[in-house]
Amino acid sequence: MPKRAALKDIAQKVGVSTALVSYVLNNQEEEKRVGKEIAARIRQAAADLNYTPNQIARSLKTSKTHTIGVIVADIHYRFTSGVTKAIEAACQQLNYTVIYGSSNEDPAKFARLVHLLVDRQVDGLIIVPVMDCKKEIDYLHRHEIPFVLIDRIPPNVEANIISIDNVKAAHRSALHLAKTGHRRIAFVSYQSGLLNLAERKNGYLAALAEAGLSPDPALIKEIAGRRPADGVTDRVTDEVKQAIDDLLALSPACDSIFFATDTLAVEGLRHINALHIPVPERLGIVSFDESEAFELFYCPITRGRQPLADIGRIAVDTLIDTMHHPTTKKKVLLGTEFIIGKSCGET
Amino acid sequence: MPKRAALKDIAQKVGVSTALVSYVLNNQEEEKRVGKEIAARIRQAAADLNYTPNQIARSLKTSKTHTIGVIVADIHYRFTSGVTKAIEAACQQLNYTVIYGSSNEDPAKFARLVHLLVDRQVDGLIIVPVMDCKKEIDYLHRHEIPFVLIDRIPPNVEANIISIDNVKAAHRSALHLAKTGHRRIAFVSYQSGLLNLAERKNGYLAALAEAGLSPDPALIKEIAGRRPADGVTDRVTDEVKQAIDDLLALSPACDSIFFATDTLAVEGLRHINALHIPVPERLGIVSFDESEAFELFYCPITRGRQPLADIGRIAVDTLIDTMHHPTTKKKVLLGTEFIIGKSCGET
DNA sequence: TTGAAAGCGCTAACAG
DNA sequence: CTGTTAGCGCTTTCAA
Repeated sequence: MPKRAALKDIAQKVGVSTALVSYVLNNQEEEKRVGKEIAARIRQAAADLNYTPNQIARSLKTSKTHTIGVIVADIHYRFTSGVTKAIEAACQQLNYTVIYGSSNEDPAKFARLVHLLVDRQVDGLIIVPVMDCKKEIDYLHRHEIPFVLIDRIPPNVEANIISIDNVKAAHRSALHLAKTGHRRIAFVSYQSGLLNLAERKNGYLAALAEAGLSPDPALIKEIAGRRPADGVTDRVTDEVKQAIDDLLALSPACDSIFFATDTLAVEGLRHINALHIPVPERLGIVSFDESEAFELFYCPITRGRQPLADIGRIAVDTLIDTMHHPTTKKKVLLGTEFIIGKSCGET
Repeated sequence: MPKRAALKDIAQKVGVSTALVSYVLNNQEEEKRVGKEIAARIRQAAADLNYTPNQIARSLKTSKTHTIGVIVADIHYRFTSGVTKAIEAACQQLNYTVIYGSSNEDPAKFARLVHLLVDRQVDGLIIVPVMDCKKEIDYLHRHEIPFVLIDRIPPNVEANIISIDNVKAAHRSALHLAKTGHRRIAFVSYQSGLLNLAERKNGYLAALAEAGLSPDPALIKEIAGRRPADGVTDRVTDEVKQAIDDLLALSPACDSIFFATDTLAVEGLRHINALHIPVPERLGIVSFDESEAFELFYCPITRGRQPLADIGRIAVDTLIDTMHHPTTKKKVLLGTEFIIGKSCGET
């Protein structure tokens, strides 16, 4: 096939300079007062030659790529697919291209991604932070690259953050268990340096207090390490099993579990199923987030749902805003929906 | 922060020309016989200045972006996350960046994405085709842009294709139902112009024949239209419900269902659950692909599993190969794993 | 061994 | 209103 047409070719064909062509094709004919008739001829020639601008040349000149980078934790999370879908939709409208990368919860991979994307000169970043990412956050600040963090709140950083109100959501979940008659409510979470899970624990504790239940350290299980990459889920799986076994052996008996994340709930329910523990009769269950499995479980799981589409959309809005006003520092906390299933013995 | 260092800055600092710097930093010092000592000084200066090459300038010059485009159908499919994870891993090793886009099964969006990615000058494409994508495929051929199709096989196209052996996999699934004592085996699929589902139907029919069962058109349900974008799943959901109601009303009774895709199975099981139809006692179930829900269902679903990681990895290999040998036309059919659960009354 | 210089395709300041 | 021109940062040919 013939080489791609360039501005020069159009200019030649019409018999004008490349400058005029550039003006017209960038719709600056008004400001630059390009002749009406010539503008039309330029457009015609562009169409004839099937012209499409060379984005790379344009980027080199303007040092804008019209591309944003997105770093997610793991593409298998429901959170990821929900949010990225919204990000993609929003960016398409704004004519931005998106480049993704997954950290797989690995700080080293995360750091590599940040540098890769900055190297590719993305105009901005939407990031799900991992643990120990302070260095990269600082790097972005130093280089004045606009970014917004979503989902998780790392300690001690100043940044645009879009997240949910974890305290409130967790409070609602735990309180629901109390209201459905549960007294020995367990909390199963990950150990983590990120604030989200700490906030969820706070919400849980607040709900206990409000319901007049006293907290019991034995009811709080914090799994070490996040679900590791691909297939190597065994360690977490084993720890979840152990945690549930421990809880079931407690006396006075644990009568319900609040899972702090969907992945933990899925792992946990698998084990609970294998043990033939009836839900909700023997064990009430509440989870965070969504999973296809929650609805198909013999007893639909009651859960708090994050507004994933909103998070994605607002993240893009905020990023674009920051790109224009670099000093913006927004912290948006969104509300969650509470989906009542039957896993707490609801009537 | 200070402006980014460029080749020129290094050249200036060391007191040589940019050409030398370029050679050294691209490890061509051997061929270009650059002086050892000077090479060392150049590297040192590069490190001092924190030099990172400007990929955009490089791309403009070489017209290679070291980027590949991936067009998936829907990020919510298990297929998508499984395959993209492998693609990303493979590309990272090869130092390629990946740009994703979702067609959401919409031919118009698909076409837009192809052009967007070509505009961005990706070096190659990995594509999950949608219906009616012949025009874009031709476009890629005409422009000599390397690409490989995965998952689905559009009719009448010449291209690199990585897929599974659908006939064989479906045959195995349906035969399993026959072997576990089912005689009235239904096949629930989508209507589609793509060959995959046609092949799955062929496999199903072949299994019936092998088991001495006569095919019954009433047992074959083909849902119109794929699951549409975001939330608007109602039409498909309704049709699946209707299909299952119809099957259950049949006489002689339908005793089992083979779902041609995981999404259909999830929809179907939801309805079967709501109707309190016991699996496998009243209805044996086999599905294709994976879902978190299949393991958590009270009765683990027997299913064929696609080698998602292999598909992704081989797609990248094939693409790279094609980029070097544009005439390559590979058609790779991979085998599937068959996971035996309890949903067919297995003992 | 090294350097000078010509672009890749586009934008935008400046000059007519 | 329209044209000229100087780069953006890099690769690579050609000459020294």
